[in-house]
Formats: sequence, structure tokens, C-alpha cells
Amino acid sequence: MAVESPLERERRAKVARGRAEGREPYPWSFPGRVDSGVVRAACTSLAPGGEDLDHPFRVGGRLKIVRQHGKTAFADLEDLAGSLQLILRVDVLGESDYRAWLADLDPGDLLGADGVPAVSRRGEPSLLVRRLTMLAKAITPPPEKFHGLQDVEERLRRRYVDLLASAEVRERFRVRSLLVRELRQYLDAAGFLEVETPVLQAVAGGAAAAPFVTRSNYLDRDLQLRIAEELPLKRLLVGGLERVYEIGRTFRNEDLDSTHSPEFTELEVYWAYADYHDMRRLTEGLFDRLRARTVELLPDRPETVRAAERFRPPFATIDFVEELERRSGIDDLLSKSREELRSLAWATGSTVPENSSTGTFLDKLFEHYVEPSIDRVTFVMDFPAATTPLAKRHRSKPGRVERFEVFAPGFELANAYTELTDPDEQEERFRAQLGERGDDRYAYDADYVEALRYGLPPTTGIGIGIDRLVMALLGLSSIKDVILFPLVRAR
RNA sequence: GGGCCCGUAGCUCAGCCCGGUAGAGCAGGCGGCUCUUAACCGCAAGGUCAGGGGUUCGAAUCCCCUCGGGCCCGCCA
Repeated sequence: MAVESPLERERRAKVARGRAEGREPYPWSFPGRVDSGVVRAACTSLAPGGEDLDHPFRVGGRLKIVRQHGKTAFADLEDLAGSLQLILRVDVLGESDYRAWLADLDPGDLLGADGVPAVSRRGEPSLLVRRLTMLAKAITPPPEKFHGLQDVEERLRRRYVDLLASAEVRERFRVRSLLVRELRQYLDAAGFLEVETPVLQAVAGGAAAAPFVTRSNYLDRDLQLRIAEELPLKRLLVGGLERVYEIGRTFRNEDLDSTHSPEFTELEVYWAYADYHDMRRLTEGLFDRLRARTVELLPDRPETVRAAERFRPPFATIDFVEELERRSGIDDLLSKSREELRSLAWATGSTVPENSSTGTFLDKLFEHYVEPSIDRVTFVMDFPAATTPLAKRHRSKPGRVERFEVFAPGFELANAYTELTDPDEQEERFRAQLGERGDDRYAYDADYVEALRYGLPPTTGIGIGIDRLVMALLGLSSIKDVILFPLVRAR
């Protein structure tokens, strides 16, 4: 246990004093509480200096600050609905209670109050308090009242302090939750079934990324945490579930930076008897819906509204190959050999390893020549076949697959395919990928190929990074701003 | 992996360049005040200057190492 500071000693003394005087500082419950907005609403009919003695209310929340004036004191109590001023008066509470409470109250205490709506002479909606109840005495003082908690490290390590000190941070995470709810409602209404597939897998597949490895004592073998949701979900379409989605944590054993987190929340949607054009329309509808919801939730934040409005259709569209050729001046990109592409990629200053795949070099070129120019939400269409083994070849463009990605300025938001359904071609593509990369990071999932042999309907699928989507909608630049407890080093 | 920056009271920050008794505001303590909104006035208190080592008569300050964090670059289809 940490060494007790003088401030904490003072507060423990107040705990003991409360108990000695019959005021339990950590009670069991506090029934009948309304949120602060109810009291503020009840104040609207009152004139300054007015009180509504006939309609008592009970509120509870965190004490932010106390302003004492001898025989009257004002205290700001904050709950999720906002802040409410409490008026404490010696002539209402009685001399001894008034003195005892003011001696024992500290910023940060969780406090209950019974009283009546009242508007102060200066016009502030308030609760004129008849009775106070300590709900939880705070031993550790909260951050400074005006500046709040500034230390970035502390804000991440102790997110609860960040939250209790900042209504803005509370609001941000509340909005994230409501946006995810909206997303579920949209997909549910479109006939999609929410499912849950395994996080623990023998071999993590569906993407190329380093997995986290753990161990099952029961099976006496290593297991990996999933790096994508894709392969189990498509198996469900083989099984006839037709339209499924999963929102879940996905893990990649890689670096954390402003757009990457080792654990992140991913939405994947799979839709049988539909192709990537259908998926594009579904995605545009989803973006528009989330845009509207964001603006509805945060109408008074101009920067957020501006960020969200970028998600209003129609969206910019570019062709991967045409745009890359136009911006780089490279001709006939698709006929270049792996060695040629490697030289071109290295010429941009990239240091990707020599044995990287053709797809990797193409991605590097796109990243260098095209991504910096993306200044709005943009659909990038029809990637070269070498960039993914899971998409179906393009029905009319040779050397391409039916794949689109959605980019927001600065990062990728989503990745969608018309899914490859031919089992023999899938097997070949997996093997080609293995052979080309020369490493075992892209696992060959034999059971998935086996599943395709039973027949996967024509299908489209998409993966959307929820953390990044929330970032983009709210106009935030760091993924840590939308993850409650980002990974931090043990201290 | 490379570069730059940061770590001082519970919190927000000065002090560091140019070495010489560790400062302020908020919060907390004591006293005053019946309408404040970061209330106000007075008094007293509060420190592992991230940790370790070095230079020096003397280190928060200069040097080295370590830990933690931030930003940029690289890597991660």
C-alpha cells in the first residue's frame, strides 16, 4: 500500500469522525435518486431566489467544489447528467449539522442530497438541501479543479481518474458506446445475425499479423489469439446462416501507435448472395447513419460535427491501380515482376524486407504515392490480386480482385471483398502466399478449404476497425483517445 | 529499431541555459464571511526534484546509465 499522504490522513480522520457521529461513510444503497437534470428542469419555473417547497428530490453524485460563505455554502455536485449546485444553509440544516458537514466534506466525495428545487438569487438552478448523506468518502483527492488531469500517462494508466475529472472524456466514451449500439441496430434491421466466434484458435488466420500465443493446460498445447474474425464467420455462411456479423476484440502482436493497438475492436460482416457492390452500399448507409447519430449526440462541438459530416455520401472513389500509376508515373504496374516492384518500393525510401511479397511492395507504393493525398473519406477500388489471397478475382479487370478499402485521411478504416468461394483456387492462393513469403506467418487453414468444398454461396464481407471509425467520426487523432484502457507497460 | 522532447508537493506549473537554503496557484489544516460560480480575505503547514551513478567544496540544475511517457520516422500485406 502506498504511503499515506497528509491529505489522506485528514480524510481518514473524517471517515472516523463520521462513523463516531453515526454517519456511515460507505453505505449500502441510496434509493430514490433522480439525476441532476430532473432538478434543473424543476427549477425552470422558479424566479431567482425562489424555492419549490412541495416537490422534494434526492440526488447523488460526486462533489466537485464547495464555496463557503459563513452561514451559507454552495457546492457543485456532478453526475452523468451534468452538474447541479447544492445550497447548504445553516437555517435549513441546523447549526450543528451544518458545521459538521462543512468540516467533513471534500472535493471528490460521493455525496447524496435531499432537498427542494431552488434558484439562487444570482439565477443558478440549485437544490436547497435539507439533508446530506455521504455515499463514499474519497480518501485520495481528485485532480486540480480547473486544469484537471493533464499528465497523459496518468490519464491512460488511471482512466477512472481521467473520467471522474473530465465530463468531456466521460461524454466521449458514452458516445462511443451509443455509436456501437447504433451500428448494431443498423445491421440487425438489415437482417444480420450477431454471432460470436472463437478468440482462442489453434492457428490464427484471416490476416497476416503476428499473433499472441497462449496455452491450454487441458489440451496441452499452444493456442493463438485471433488476428481476424473472417474465417470462422465464412464457415457460418457455408452452414447456411446467410447474414452474420461479429463485433469483437481482435489481437495483433505488434506495435502500439496513434492508429494501432495490439487489441482492437473489429466489426466483420458477411453477406451471402451479395457482392462487394452490395457491401459498398451497405457500408455507405452505415456511415451515413453513424454520421447522423454523431451529430445528434454532439451538436455543440463544431470540430466533431465537421469530422462526422465527412461521412455523408456520396464518397470519393479511386481505382487502386489507375490512381497509383497516375500519382507515381509508373506505367503498366500489373505486369511488373516482384523484383521490379521491390526496386520501386525501395526507391520511395521504404525499408521493407527483400523477401516481402509482391502485395507488400504494391501496398508500400500505394502508401507512399496515394495515401498522403487522401483528404476525405475515400473508397479505393479493385486491388491487384497479389494483395490478398481471400478475395475473388475481378469479373472484368485482369490481374485484380474485387476488393475495396475505405480510407479516412491518415488511416485505413475498412477492407471488403467479394469473397473467394472456389475451394481449389483458395488452396492454390494460400500455397502461393506461403511460397512467396517464405515464412509461416500466413497459416494455411486446411479446414477452411475443406469448408469451401461444401459450398460457400457467392458472398461479400467487410472488416471495419471500430476504434478507428469512432476516431474518424469524432475527429480524434489518437486511438488511445477511444480505448478506455489502452495497453501500457507494467510499472 | 532511429531521432527529438518530457518526468519537481495530491493536482497544475515555475526554477534547469548561467551549479550556491526547493517556489507559486489549486486542493487540504486553522480563523473570518448568508448568493457564490476557478468565490474572497488572513495565518500556518505540505518535497524520494522518476531511479542509480559520476563531476564538484556544493547538483533539481552539468555528464553517463536505467525506468516510464509523448511526438516524429522506420517496421507491422
